[in-house]
Amino acid sequence: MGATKSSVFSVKDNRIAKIAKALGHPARIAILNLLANKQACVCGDIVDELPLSQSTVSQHLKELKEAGLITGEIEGAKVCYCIDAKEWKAAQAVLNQMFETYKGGSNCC
Amino acid sequence: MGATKSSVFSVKDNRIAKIAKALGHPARIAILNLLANKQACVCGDIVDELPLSQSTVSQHLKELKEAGLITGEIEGAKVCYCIDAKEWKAAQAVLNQMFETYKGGSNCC
DNA sequence: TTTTTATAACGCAATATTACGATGAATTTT
DNA sequence: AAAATTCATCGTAATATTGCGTTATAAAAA
Repeated sequence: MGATKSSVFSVKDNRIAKIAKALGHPARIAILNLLANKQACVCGDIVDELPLSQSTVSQHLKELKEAGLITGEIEGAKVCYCIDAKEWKAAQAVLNQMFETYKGGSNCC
Repeated sequence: MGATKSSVFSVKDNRIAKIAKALGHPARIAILNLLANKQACVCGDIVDELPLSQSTVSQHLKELKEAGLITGEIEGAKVCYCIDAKEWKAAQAVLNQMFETYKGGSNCC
């Protein structure tokens, strides 16, 4: 095997996992930090800021885009990446909701 | 390659990524839901609840444990898994902090 | 038009992950 | 003590991810 049995879990669990997975690499966290803090939503500047090759950065951007967390708009020869505000908040909400299902009761061990 | 260049990123980014990575699989989300909702903090019951083999579930539990999100106490022949309340809240806080660095300004595209 | 710049896409190599059956160690149960 | 339970670990197979060099494409600059 090696492939995740997605179909066996709930849509919600898959959604949460998908978002978390996209956040599960330090390079992508670094990229999101740049996009979040930067006044501009850079693009190739990201490559300059990170110690990774252009192709590697491009791939991480692709994954963030596929997870819906960012968007990329073509501007001439450049591409402008931005955090997708709507999806960003939705992701935060979904994760928080997950965390909140645990009402730290001492119902345990 | 194939190995993540962890040393190249900040401790914080690595920490966020580690937590997110642990949450990046639907089976682990399902397990956490069980632990969060369940009155008891089950163990082998998890295997009964999920359509995965015992060894696979055991491995997911191991990863959640390594990420610090849960603890496992041996109780005779059984093992009792629980959400680690402290780490759980810390994880939530770290992720929220990450999300909050983006002040949805329309500084973009 | 040629050249430069900016990105995406392709393909490869190294690792990592997912999943499972089988085995093993500890613990109850009989 | 023998058998059954409970769980971790090992080994293996399939697939995914990470990272990079290289190539392809498109726009801007010369």
